[in-house]
Amino acid sequence: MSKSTPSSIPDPVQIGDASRRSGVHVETIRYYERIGLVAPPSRNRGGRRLYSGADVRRLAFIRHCRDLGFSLDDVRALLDLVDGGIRCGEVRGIALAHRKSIQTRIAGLKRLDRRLGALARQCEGADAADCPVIDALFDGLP
Amino acid sequence: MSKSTPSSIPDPVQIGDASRRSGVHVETIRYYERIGLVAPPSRNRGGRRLYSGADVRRLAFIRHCRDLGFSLDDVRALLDLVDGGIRCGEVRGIALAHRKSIQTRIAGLKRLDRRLGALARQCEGADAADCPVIDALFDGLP
DNA sequence: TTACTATCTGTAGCCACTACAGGAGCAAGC
DNA sequence: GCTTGCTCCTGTAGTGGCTACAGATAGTAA
Repeated sequence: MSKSTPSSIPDPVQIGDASRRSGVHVETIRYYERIGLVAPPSRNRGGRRLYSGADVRRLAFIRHCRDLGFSLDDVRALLDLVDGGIRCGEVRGIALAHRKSIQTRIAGLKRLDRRLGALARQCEGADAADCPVIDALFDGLP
Repeated sequence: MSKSTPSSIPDPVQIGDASRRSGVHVETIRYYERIGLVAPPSRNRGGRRLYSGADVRRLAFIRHCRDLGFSLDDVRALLDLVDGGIRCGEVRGIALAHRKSIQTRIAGLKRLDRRLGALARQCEGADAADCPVIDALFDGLP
């Protein structure tokens, strides 16, 4: 919007700009570089990191993966596919496996919720020293 | 079973027995001691930890709390209530707050699940190089 | 005595960041 | 040129809740 050049991204940006554009925190970008999830970018004369439009897009990709709950290992696999030639079936496999693990977690949390609900219902009105919730926690029921 | 004493728990047990009886791993018991969640137990002449029946019950209490997903901070608060006089209302408050946070997590995971489902549906049958899932991850939709 | 198990201490690793300390680059204003 | 103030740099340590390991010691049975 501020330039007359067709692209809206001034190509090499420093880390702060890359962070704002991609939605990945500055420290997190450096962390991703440290663990090898993104390649070390070029630097200017002063030693500051310079990110191309493609770099920023890659960071945004990672961000969107993380928003969907993918692990960094999953992200790594997806980036490998992006770089080495996308095979839609493999992408689908990663996504479905992830979805399954989320569904498993939902089921586990729902079980917990039901157990907690049952616990809380036991102490309706009671404000005595004898607490059924504490008793249940000692005895491990059910 | 091995003794003729009426109680089934031979009172001071070493950490391995305490672990088996409470369901808390040996290393975890030592960890709880290190962070001050349980008090340092007595020791025998050789320097080995000795746990009373009450200690073991306390460990089982912690285990049951963890099974229900309570944080160690919550467990600490519950143990404080156990020690300082149980007020059922406070116990209920901790349990309900925990339940609420679980419900929030369930809602978040369900949103993720729906988004992943929508993503996966986009690549029905497609095994081409152009993968709608990857595209969506780059673009951050929806 | 030897072998074996259980336990001891202390430290490092897991995930995915986040936070800080102490220093340096860089542009604008005086 | 100098200062101010912002951004950035590196390196390290902390988060939760364990888990795993190394190397030493205790205790028991053959």
